[in-house]
Amino acid sequence: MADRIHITTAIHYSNGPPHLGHAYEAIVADTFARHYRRKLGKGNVTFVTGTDEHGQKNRDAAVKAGKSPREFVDGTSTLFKEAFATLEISYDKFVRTTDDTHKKFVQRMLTLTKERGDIYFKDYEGLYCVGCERFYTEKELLPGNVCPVHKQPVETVREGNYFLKLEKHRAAILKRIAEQPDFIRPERYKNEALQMLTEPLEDLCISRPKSRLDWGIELPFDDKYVTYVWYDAFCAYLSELEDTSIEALSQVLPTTHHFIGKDILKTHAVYWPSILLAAGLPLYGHLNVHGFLNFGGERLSKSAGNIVDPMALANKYGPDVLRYFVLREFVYGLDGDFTEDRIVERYNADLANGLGNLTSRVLTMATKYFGGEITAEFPPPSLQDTDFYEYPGSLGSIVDSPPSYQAKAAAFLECLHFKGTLDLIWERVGAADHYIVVTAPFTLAKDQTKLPEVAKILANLVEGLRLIAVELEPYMPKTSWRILELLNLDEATARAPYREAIKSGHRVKPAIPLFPRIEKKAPSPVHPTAR
RNA sequence: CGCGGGGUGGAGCAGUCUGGUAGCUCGCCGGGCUCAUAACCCGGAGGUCGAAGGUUCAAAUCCUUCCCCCGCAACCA
Repeated sequence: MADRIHITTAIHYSNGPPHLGHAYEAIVADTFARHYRRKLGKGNVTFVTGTDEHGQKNRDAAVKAGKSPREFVDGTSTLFKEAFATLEISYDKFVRTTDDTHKKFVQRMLTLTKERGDIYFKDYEGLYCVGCERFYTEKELLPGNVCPVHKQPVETVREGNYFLKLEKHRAAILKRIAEQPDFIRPERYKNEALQMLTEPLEDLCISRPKSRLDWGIELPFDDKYVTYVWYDAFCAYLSELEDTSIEALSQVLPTTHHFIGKDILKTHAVYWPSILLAAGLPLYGHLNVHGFLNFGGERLSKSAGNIVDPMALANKYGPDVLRYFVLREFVYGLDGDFTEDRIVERYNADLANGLGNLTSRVLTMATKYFGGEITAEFPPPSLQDTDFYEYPGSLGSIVDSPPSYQAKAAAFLECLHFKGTLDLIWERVGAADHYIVVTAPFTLAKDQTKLPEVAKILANLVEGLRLIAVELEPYMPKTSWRILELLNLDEATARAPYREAIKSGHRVKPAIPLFPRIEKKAPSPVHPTAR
């Protein structure tokens, strides 16, 4: 199997500041990346994100803001970097498509592809709206060939452009989808992609004449044109890797996981594979497609004024809370409905009352009864019915041994079922709470002779808490680390196998509230324009 | 007949591919506990899984038809 992995988010179009959807995608990809860094080692994971800075829309947005395109995209890309820093997005490379390295790579790809014969020039005649600065197909226009935006008749314009052959690659893409069932996932999107590939494809126009648009990367073989933004943007997935030789890319691509939203399925399921094949490169490994996050049942949109600022949420509740919420609440691939009330609900139920409270009660007992010291022989030789993980009967569904629990958690994550892993982890939180009630160390502690037993129970709980924290790391890195800190474990021992991290004589720290409960009072909305 | 997604206890959602006692969170009712962040544990009420028909020993799950809601409709981020 692949011993390395390359992960990307979409390269975010930078005509506006990041919103919750961008944050969601980044969080998902980051969680995935963090998991694989643990599994394969840091050096074997590359995680790329960035901003897509060329193209008409960016130029328009710049003009509107009264700035030069360059100034404008500098601003937006900074906003993205700041947001990702706040959200603990651990990317290795942040590619800006205006970077020099990137430009050179795009031009290399174009030259290579042209030499291989898949790019050609032709005159194109189409219906062009001057107001929109774009071509329309007849189907898009109102009766009488009138532009739906400007309500003006469009003109027939003849323009020469460069095209990429698509149809010749369609069969290869279909074959790949057929041979690798999880090539595009979840399955609903695979089916949709198949639908897109049932009919012959029209070639893709990959150039824009500078007379119409000059904000882009110049074609290496014709200085009167710039490169179509999408072609440009796709290349960002690879352009700033350490080694971008054909040989290296041929190794990297099959291990590549792209994370994208469902809105750009077509470009990634049809155009991008064609671009790769046309350049003589192998296809990527997986296309992971997520749904949209709606707000109060409505699609997030600028016009509706309900754009949710992820920074405000992260600052208000903490980055891990936002990460936790989107990963636990939403099923990957489906649309989700987002409201701040739901965050507060989840926060109180799972984080304050669940994980935070568990941490408190365990550490408080350890402090109160033993001054924080783990006095039990650890690992306990045979705890039998007082063992947290092997406690029989009354723990009900909690029957997994730690190795199987960890394997399951990993399996869920690897098939993008993030919610599944978190459900699993919180099952352990519940099991620990139950264990405390059943074993009642607080009662036993009143009897001096029972203290050794209390010590065992606490040792088990501390170990359980440690496993919870470790498994949580990809999802809530900061929280994981805070708990391990409280358990007084350094990075090396924190991840030791079951029962090998904590020794007799180890001291844990006194409890502090990790997630103070949020009282019912309606929190002030962080999105001022939303109702 | 454009394509796709959805309709599951009061609310929000899993489960449907690989049929086999309907599950989670919140809320509600009753009990327990006191280590803990007025938290935690146990028990309970509440659903003919949008409708109808079919396949099957067995259907939320497979098939058919219908109703309702929502996105997307192709160089659009």
